[in-house]
Order: sequence, then C-alpha cells, then structure tokens
Amino acid sequence: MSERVVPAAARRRRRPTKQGVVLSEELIVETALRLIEEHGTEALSVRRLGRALGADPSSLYRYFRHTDDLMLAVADELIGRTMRTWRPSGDWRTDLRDLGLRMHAGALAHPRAAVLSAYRVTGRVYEIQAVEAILGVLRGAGFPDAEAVRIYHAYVDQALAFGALDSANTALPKPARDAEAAVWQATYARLPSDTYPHIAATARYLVATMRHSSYPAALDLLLSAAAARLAEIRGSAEG
Amino acid sequence: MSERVVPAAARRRRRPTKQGVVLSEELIVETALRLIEEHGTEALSVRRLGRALGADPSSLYRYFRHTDDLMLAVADELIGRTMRTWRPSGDWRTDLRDLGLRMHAGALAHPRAAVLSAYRVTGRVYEIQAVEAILGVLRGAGFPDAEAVRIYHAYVDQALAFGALDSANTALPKPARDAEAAVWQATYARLPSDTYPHIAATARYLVATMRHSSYPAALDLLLSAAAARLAEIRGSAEG
DNA sequence: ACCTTATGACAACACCGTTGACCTGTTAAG
DNA sequence: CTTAACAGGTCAACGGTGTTGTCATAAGGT
Repeated sequence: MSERVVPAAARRRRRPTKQGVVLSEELIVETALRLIEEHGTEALSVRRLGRALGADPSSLYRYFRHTDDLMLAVADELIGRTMRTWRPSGDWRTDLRDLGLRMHAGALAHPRAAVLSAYRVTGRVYEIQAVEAILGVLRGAGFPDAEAVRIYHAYVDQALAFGALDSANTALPKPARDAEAAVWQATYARLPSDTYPHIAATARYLVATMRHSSYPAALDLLLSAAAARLAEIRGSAEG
Repeated sequence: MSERVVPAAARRRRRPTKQGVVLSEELIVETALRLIEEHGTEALSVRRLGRALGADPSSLYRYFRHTDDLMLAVADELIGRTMRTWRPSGDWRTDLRDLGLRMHAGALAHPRAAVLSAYRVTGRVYEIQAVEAILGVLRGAGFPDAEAVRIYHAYVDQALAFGALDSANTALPKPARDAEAAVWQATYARLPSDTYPHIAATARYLVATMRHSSYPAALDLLLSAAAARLAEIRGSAEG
C-alpha cells in the first residue's frame, strides 16, 4: 500500500482497462454525476461505478482514497457548474437571490452529491471561487467585514441546508414520496377543528404550500433582513 | 409473509427473546436512541440494534417494515421530547426563537435521526402537535392565515434543514472533522490577497465564525423579517 | 388441555466499501 | 533499441449491511 492514490498532476502511465477505457479523475467524476442523474441517488456505489466505467471497482481507489473523497470531487464539480453560468448584475440583492436559486436548483439536480457537499468543506478550486464571489457581492454592497461574514455564513448554509433537505426528499423512492403526499391529504387535511383549531383553519394553505420547497420564501426573508440591516448601517454611518 | 408487521395496539403475545427480553415498539425506539447517543451515528444498524436488545435482528421486522420506519418512529420520539419541555411565554418571537433553538439542539443530540426526520413527514402524534403549536403562535401574533402558513413552512424547514446540516457535520468521524478544521486554517486563512481580496480581507472573521453553527444567525434573520412583515400588516390594517 | 397463531430464531441472499497481493503495459533511462 | 521500474489495473477476500422465506415454539383463548 503505502500510498495508493497518486495526485492527478503526477499521473503518467495511462494504461487502459481490460475493457479498453482509459481512466482519469475527470472521467470518473463525470460518470458518477451521470449515474446519479440517470438512475437516481442509490445507483451510486463504488461497484456500480466501476461497472459503468468498465473497470474493476478497486481501480477507483487509485484515484480517490475513499468514496467520500470521490463525492467531494463530485460536489466541487457541481459548485463549478453553478458558478460558471452565473452572471452578476451589480445589484447585490438580485445577485444573491439569483445565485441562491441556482445553487438550490443545482442541488436538486444531483441529490446525493448535494447532501454530501452540504456539510463538507471541499477546499477545492470552485468552492474557493464561490466564497470569494459571495463575499465580494456583500462587501461591494457596503456591509462591513464582520457583518458580511455573518451574513455570508447564514446565506450559504441556508442554501446548502435547503438544497440538501429538498434533494433528500426528491431522492426518496417513488412509493415513499406518494406516501408523504398522502399523509398531508389524509392526515393533516382532516384533523378535527376542536382539537387542532390552527391546523384545521389553515389546512387549505398547508396542503397547497407543502408541495413546494420553502427555500425561495426563506431566502427572501433572509435577504429582507439583510437589506434592513444594511439600511440601518448606512443610516448610522451618515448620521 | 403477507403482512409481517402487526400494529402496536393489536399485540398480545409477549413472548420473551432467547435472552429473556420482552420486545416492544417503545423499547426498540428507546434502545435505538440510546445506541445513537452512546456510540455515535454509525452504531445504528439493524444487526447492532438486535444485539443491543438481545434479540435476533430479524425480529425487529415484526415491529417495523424497514429501517426507515424505525427511524421515523425515533424521529417522532425526538420531536416529542422537544415539545414536552417547551413552555411558551406568550411573546411570539421569543417563543419561536426558543423553540427553534431547542429543535436544533435536539437534532444535534441525535444526528442520524435528525437527518432522517428532516425530510420526512412522520404523520405521527408529536409531529402533529408541533405543527399545531407553531401555527398557534403565529396566528396568535396576528399573522393572517396565508402568511402564517408561509412563515411556518420556512421556519420549520429552516430549523430541520440546519439541524440536519449541522448534525451531519457533527456525525463525521473525528479524523474527517479535524481535516475540515485544518482546511479552514491552512487553505482559506492563507489565500493571497491579490487573487482573493475578499477572502483575505475577512479571513480572521471567517475562521472564527466557521467553527459555530450559523443557525442562530439565520433564525434571527428570519424572525426579523417576519417581525417587519407583521408591522407592515398591522399598519395597513389600522390605516 | 388443546389448537391457533403471534412472534422469535435461523440461514441465506445480494449487496456494500475496502485492502493486500499480484500481474502487466508504459515509459524513461541507458 | 533494450530493459528495468513501477503506476496502475485486477483478483479474491474480509467483514459489514438490510432483508426475507422458513421453521419452531410458547402464549392465550377456548
């Protein structure tokens, strides 16, 4: 053993697989993403990925230390794709709203990766660029550094957390999701108004909104609060 | 097979295990929670739980259809514990803040259950009570129904999402967590200020805040925005 | 006291991630 | 052009997982 994984830059001997495929970090990451896209969250295992690539599962351990490492790479690629298509307009609130929704959408498109990337710091290129960009928007808007960091942190974690939450839900096997919907219709919509007055009174709204993610609403609340804070700051700076 | 699981109410023959334990849904749920508490997230598997109970793993399938069902039961018990110790004061903002922090803390204490309960509707007793209580606080504060539901949804999902996010992080094996911390210190704190001016400028704040959960900050932002919205509503109602 | 049957136990299945030992084609040095 | 080193692919195995079909038995109603 000693060191099984060789850093991508130092790779030289491109020996093809028995089935003729030439492996690479990128090919593996792409295939993993494709697998998740096509066959859902649970389709991703080292063994299946090996099969999809036309390589022995254990070969992957020449490129990634564990499954986790692989998932971090996938996660970073995801961040990269989101950032690559983002064009800041100059208005901080619009930009952060837009970016938040993009990150959320990206997460939904790749549920399993989203869950992993949400609670891990990849420390890879794209992640760093994203951090820089968001901090830039906030500081550009006039938030003082400490405040910018505080809001940055809440903003990013919120996007990641909702992304993970909603995509975990998305990734449920179909019967389970149907069961969820049924619970709302069957259980919550029919609770008696004497024991559960508040639920009964709002049942129609509840059933309607529960279908959609609450992320946009939560995001708007956060941005409103930030805007209010900024107005305060500007006011006291002038006064 | 046909139907392996018998509803709790209909159980009659309390046959003890080979090792002399009398199983029950409650005992299983409690043991599962204890196992998570004592030996961390990964200590929970059907087989280990069976061992801890002194029963064959397959016996558990007489009580729960799959692991998932079991986890939902665990999740609901968690909600129950949180609600049982909550004493509303009458001030909506204080109460929601308090409850949010409690839910978050509860999630952190039981990482694996938190992750599961975050994206599932249990439809069980305690969950329903929680929904009723929160809606009650919001409507009592004067939010009109549609608005109350919108805020309820964002509030709950945010609590669950951050709970899951932070507890997933908590549940990382120790070496992985140390690695995370190292990434912040080693990578982010040392980026050159010419290519990453915003990160460099705020590095000290970044490193400091990244240690703590951003949930309290996010919660406060959400509640501020809700308060602002409420003031607006009251204003237009009077005017 | 008997019979039914709920419920526990057993054994097996198909999967999983990971690793140590082995083998071989590529490549760089002579 | 040959050759030797070794990166990188393969194989087989380990110990784990959730789940299920089948069997055995003690509890409880009659």
